[in-house]
Amino acid sequence: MHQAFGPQDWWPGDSPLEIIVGAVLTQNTNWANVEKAINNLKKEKVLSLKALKEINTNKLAGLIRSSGYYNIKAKRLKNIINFIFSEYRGSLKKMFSESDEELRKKLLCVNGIGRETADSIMCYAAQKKVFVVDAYTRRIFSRLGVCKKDIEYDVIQALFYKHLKNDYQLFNEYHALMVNLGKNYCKPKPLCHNCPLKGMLNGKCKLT
DNA sequence: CACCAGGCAAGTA
DNA sequence: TACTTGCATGGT
Repeated sequence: MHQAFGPQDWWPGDSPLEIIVGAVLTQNTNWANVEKAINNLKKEKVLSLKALKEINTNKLAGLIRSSGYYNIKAKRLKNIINFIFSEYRGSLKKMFSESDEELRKKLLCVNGIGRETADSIMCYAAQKKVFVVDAYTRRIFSRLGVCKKDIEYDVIQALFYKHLKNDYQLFNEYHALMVNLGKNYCKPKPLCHNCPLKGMLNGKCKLT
């Protein structure tokens, strides 16, 4: 994938907070719609811990409208912001200095933060050695015949931890590359458009 | 028009 | 545990 697509330089976001916000907004949502929402937050000067803590939830929902599920996502953003203040006095630095296990456990207790969102925050905002699993990961590896398509999150994640070197850059890049591959060449309805990996997988691309 | 997008929680059995 | 449903916009 790296040979075909090159380095991905993830996450697309200028700050840890922007990455956290993006991780919530992109839940089951196209990234292009998320970017519009994030641009609105920037334009309104509300992409900061303090401003997000103070903004009215309905007003926030209006600003993130383009990302879909805006009412529920506005609440979820409030939940994670409140968590950062109540648990870490509003310091991301404190939050990121928690141990991996503690932080993941606590994030999963926040309503609206599930495993993928928690792991995305851990890997891409906190730069911890965490491998993110998403719908593309399951689709790609089940099409390759490695696992069933509805394999549980923690089970497929364990496969990566078992078989990959425990390396931050590798985890970071591997997930980003799978999103690229999935988006462009491994759709739900198999459609073959010249996947660049053709010929690399023992001569056969089984992804489409 | 149908389908899809970097999920999650809450309800039911 | 194993389903099912609601949440919603915007691009193809």
